[in-house]
Amino acid sequence: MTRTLARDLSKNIDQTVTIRGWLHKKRLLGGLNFITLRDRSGLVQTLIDAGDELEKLRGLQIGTVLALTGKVVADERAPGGSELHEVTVVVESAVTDEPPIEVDKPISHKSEHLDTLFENRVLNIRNINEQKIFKIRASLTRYIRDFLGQNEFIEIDTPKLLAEPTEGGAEVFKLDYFGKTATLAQSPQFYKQIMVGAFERVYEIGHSYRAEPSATTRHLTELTMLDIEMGFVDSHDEVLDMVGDMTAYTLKRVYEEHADDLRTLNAPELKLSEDGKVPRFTIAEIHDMYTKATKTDTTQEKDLIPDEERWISDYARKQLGTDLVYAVRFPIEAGKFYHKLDHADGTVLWGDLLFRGLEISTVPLRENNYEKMIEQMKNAGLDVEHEGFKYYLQAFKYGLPMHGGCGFGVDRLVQKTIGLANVKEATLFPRDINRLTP
RNA sequence: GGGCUCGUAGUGAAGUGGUUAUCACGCCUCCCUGUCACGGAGGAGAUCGCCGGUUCAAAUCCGGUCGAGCCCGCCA
Repeated sequence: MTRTLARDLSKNIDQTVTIRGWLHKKRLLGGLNFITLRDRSGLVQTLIDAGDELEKLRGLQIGTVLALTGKVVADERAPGGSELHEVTVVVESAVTDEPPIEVDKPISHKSEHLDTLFENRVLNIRNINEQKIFKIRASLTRYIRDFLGQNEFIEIDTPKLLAEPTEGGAEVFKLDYFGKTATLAQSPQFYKQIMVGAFERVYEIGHSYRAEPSATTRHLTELTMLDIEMGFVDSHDEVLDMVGDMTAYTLKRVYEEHADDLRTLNAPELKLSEDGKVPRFTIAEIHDMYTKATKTDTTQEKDLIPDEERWISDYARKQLGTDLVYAVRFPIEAGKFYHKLDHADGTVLWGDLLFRGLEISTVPLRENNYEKMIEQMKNAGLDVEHEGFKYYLQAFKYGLPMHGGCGFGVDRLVQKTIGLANVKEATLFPRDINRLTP
């Protein structure tokens, strides 16, 4: 008999159907017994009288894989308005050991319980509420791909095993590679810029690896990055607009599609500005505003401190009615050799996209002129003859248009969309400074 | 890397020097024909993270160690 899914039960009233799934809940009342089965589409309640069919379940634990064949009966007392009667039970995969956690109840996400959460991830991901997080995550990346595809961006995949670190910034992982030392990519930075020389507009959703010893609620050692690069741009604003539009589009669509799930997960209400644009403040402006408001002097900082990120986001939500805000024009000493610098202004054309108090994306404009690149690399104390720059610089030497893009933290986007306290909660199997399993 | 906090049945908690370490959920046995956090009766399950010290006596106080969490730094 063909399989019927839980969500289709009501379409088969008075028919005999077979549902297959996991034993989710037993409520044994004596002569009358309720068995709840879970499949990928939801739950089905089945009614089993005391007798041989019920005895088949004796000693079997939650999680047992069952096929239940029976007659669909409409009954307003049943959850969803219908249930299965006169059931024949087939045990497809028996579970006899008691599971370490209770799958049918909400799983604690309190910070002091996160270790238990991840230690039991294999089972708690069977919890229906827990699954909502990752269905929302899947939709976020689906709508990102949707937006970028509509705007003629080509999806690429670049290597994560690299010869040696050249980009600078984050610490990299090193590993043995047939007797040589290889490193894990901290970002697709060089490759996506190279690919501008071919496709103009490219993006990648992939893993990046950071060996920073950061123990915070916003850091992972293995993270999922959305990297975008766009050629033939005329201004930094054009890149900021594109990334802002993409983020607003994605959030709007996900809030429509997952309205119920987001409500049950206690996600904040989505606020975006009327014109769809993301407001911009310079780093200097934010330092001034924050220093005046809190009496904590941050005017000498080159980057925003975490509390400033939260403060300006709070300001944008309350005063401007938007969950998204840009912090732009970092001091020139914060820039890297591949950034477009504005020497007249003493700033680098680089913006941070903040979402509900957290930096979710960096959005810089790149230097595309070969001679200026060489000059900026020398100013940064880099060896332009280094083997690690050879292929990267070829792209510039043989013609790159002005371009810009972003490195966008997908895990952080998921975290803040739902309102999770820790980025790890938005990750199936998080990797941090002391977790490599499961 | 620095600071602070926390480790008690499978899970979540109570217990701040004194008999046999308490409760809820889960698990096992029995009763129960409309449950949906079902209800009722009974039962099993913990060398109180580990090592050492103080004390007549330590889950409780002290030191160390291991593990976890949060903030800061680094970083994105």
